[in-house]
Amino acid sequence: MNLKQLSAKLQLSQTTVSRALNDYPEVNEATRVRVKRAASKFNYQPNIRATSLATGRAKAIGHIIPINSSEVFNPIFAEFIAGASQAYSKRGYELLLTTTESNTEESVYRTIASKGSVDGVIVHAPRFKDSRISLLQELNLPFVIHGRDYSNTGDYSWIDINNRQSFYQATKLLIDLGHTRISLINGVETLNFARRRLMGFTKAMTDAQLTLDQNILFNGDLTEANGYHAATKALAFKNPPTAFLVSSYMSALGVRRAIHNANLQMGVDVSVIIHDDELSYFHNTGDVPQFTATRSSVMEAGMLAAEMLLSIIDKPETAPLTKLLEARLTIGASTGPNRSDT
Amino acid sequence: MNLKQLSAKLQLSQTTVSRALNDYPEVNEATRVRVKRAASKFNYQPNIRATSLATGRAKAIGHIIPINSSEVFNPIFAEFIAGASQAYSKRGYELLLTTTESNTEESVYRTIASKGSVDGVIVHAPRFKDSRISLLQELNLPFVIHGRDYSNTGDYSWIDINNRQSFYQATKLLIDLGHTRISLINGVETLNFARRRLMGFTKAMTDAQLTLDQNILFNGDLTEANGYHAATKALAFKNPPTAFLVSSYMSALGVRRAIHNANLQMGVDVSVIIHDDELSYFHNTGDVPQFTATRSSVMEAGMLAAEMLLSIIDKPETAPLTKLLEARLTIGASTGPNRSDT
DNA sequence: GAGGAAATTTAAAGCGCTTTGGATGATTAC
DNA sequence: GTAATCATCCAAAGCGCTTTAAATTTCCTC
Repeated sequence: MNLKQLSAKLQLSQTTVSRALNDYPEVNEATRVRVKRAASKFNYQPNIRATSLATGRAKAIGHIIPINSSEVFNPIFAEFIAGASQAYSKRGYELLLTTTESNTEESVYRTIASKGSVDGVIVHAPRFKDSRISLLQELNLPFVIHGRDYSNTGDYSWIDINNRQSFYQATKLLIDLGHTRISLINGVETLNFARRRLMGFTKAMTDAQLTLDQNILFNGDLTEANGYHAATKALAFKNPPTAFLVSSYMSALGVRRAIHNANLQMGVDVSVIIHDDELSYFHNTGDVPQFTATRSSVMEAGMLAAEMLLSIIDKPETAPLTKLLEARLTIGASTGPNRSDT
Repeated sequence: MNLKQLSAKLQLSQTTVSRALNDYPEVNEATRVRVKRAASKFNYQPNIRATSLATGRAKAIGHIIPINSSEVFNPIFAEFIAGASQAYSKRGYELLLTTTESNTEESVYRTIASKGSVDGVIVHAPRFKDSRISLLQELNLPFVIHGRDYSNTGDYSWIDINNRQSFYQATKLLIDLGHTRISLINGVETLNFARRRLMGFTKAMTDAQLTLDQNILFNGDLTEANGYHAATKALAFKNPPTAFLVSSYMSALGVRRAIHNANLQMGVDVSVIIHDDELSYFHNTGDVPQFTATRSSVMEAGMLAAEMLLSIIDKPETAPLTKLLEARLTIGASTGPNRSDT
């Protein structure tokens, strides 16, 4: 059923039917009711391709997921996208998902822009100095970044958590518990969030006049395996850390495994604080959660990011919008006072 | 830059330019070269909405992800989709992602069909008796199911792993190792894969004349937390299981936690076999992998499913296509002979 | 070198929608 | 009673592409 057929059935022009359905004022209320009733009776849905061709708006948002050979598909992206998706459906937008390897990234953005398949994009996993920002500005495609560029605080919209502050607080808690040798198991170092977390960590350490030991600072994809390897290596030192600060629940599961393998008890012999993105499959819940954590729902961030982007598309003059989310520090079972002799 | 402008620049008709770009035969080779060169020079990309309006093909595939209040976003879906996405980009298709709660599911499918936003869909997480199959047949929308309907083996395309066989083999291995009390930690029972795995498990048990204890058969979302709770409960029985068969790596991490908490050693006191979807964030690798597992890459399944669907769209007469993937049983460190007295 | 076939190109219609620029009555104002 | 105003409705153009039908050019053949 298309517009033409529907309007034939109603003995009305396409114009009137279209206007009735889109709530334009210049149509009699009685006919509007009649039209809407017929539309739902015949389950008429305007063809979105035709609509978007006529209006020039794609009614779709693009998410371009970077995929390295190593980091394949981060569950954190997935959850963020699930959040965004809900915001889109509410507003009648579609979500276009593209994966890309880093070497083809720029051309993917260019293609998407010139094909006109989306009205805007969400940028995932911003790097230290991210060329995508200027690219998108050049392409004149509205966007919101999940995270920020580290070097460029300029004119663009973003949503981010306060990584620095969270990791500062978490580190300070560990220090207050008497820990002095703290291992940081962080994300890939080129990523912006990892830099900011390192900054918060470093600040707390130097504030307390503790020195950093590069040997127990780790960077890598936030997988279980990487967490395990890093923690195993750290614990094997003659002077092992008494505490770990871990950038994700997933790598923390690997850290937990390493601690158990070393015949140590988490929360007693070794303390652990994680950043908890509140992934639905790895949620750190319970009266006393397993891990002490800085928490922030990445799904909610996805929803907010989507809403921001849609509002920018509606009213470009309001851009840039920014939003900084604070993580909540929650005490769980994985932290305790330093019991080592040192 | 659009077709009109491009053809004006080339002093050719839109027809010829369009044909040149789409490799139609009725255009002089020299002009084709000239056109293509100009197209790439001006970075011309046909507007996909216009193209699809003209051709009647959306050049997009829909993935509709069911989201319960409990199960939010399964990393397995994510990885499957990442695989599919690669197949789509190769063929110039877009991937449309929609999330839906189960109560609005049917209307989401209907809407997608009548809006004409996609040429086909992939159906995720088929249930025991899944109404989506007949719905999609009625809507005349090509589809491929990741999994199968349990009750309906009829006329539709699917790709699935041999769940029954895998779990039969895994169970048999445990039995051969002397285990008689085996706990099954499975997915949500309405889902087809969980049924089939249960069947394989049951067959191996009854073949060996062992009785099933309903108290140590668990169903639920395949989260870490659920794995932990199930295993903790099972191990608390007066007569605890000596082995676990676990439907995912993620819940197995919870099982591992429960085993440690009970002061038992995995692979020595308690054996564990998992099904490993080879998720990139939770890959069970190494010379001797942590877990003994039945393995099958869900990302590869996504890629294959996508290719199947595209081929069905190209040549509808070849449907239905089906593909059964065998999982590989790999011995890891989590299994050993039964050492209990029973 | 004329006739016909083959190769190459083009004009124009059409995909399903929105939107501009009228039309057509009905209503109001004087 | 006529002009001006409103409320409704409609015909037709246009979004950017593909494709049909037709025109033009080139190439053979004898």
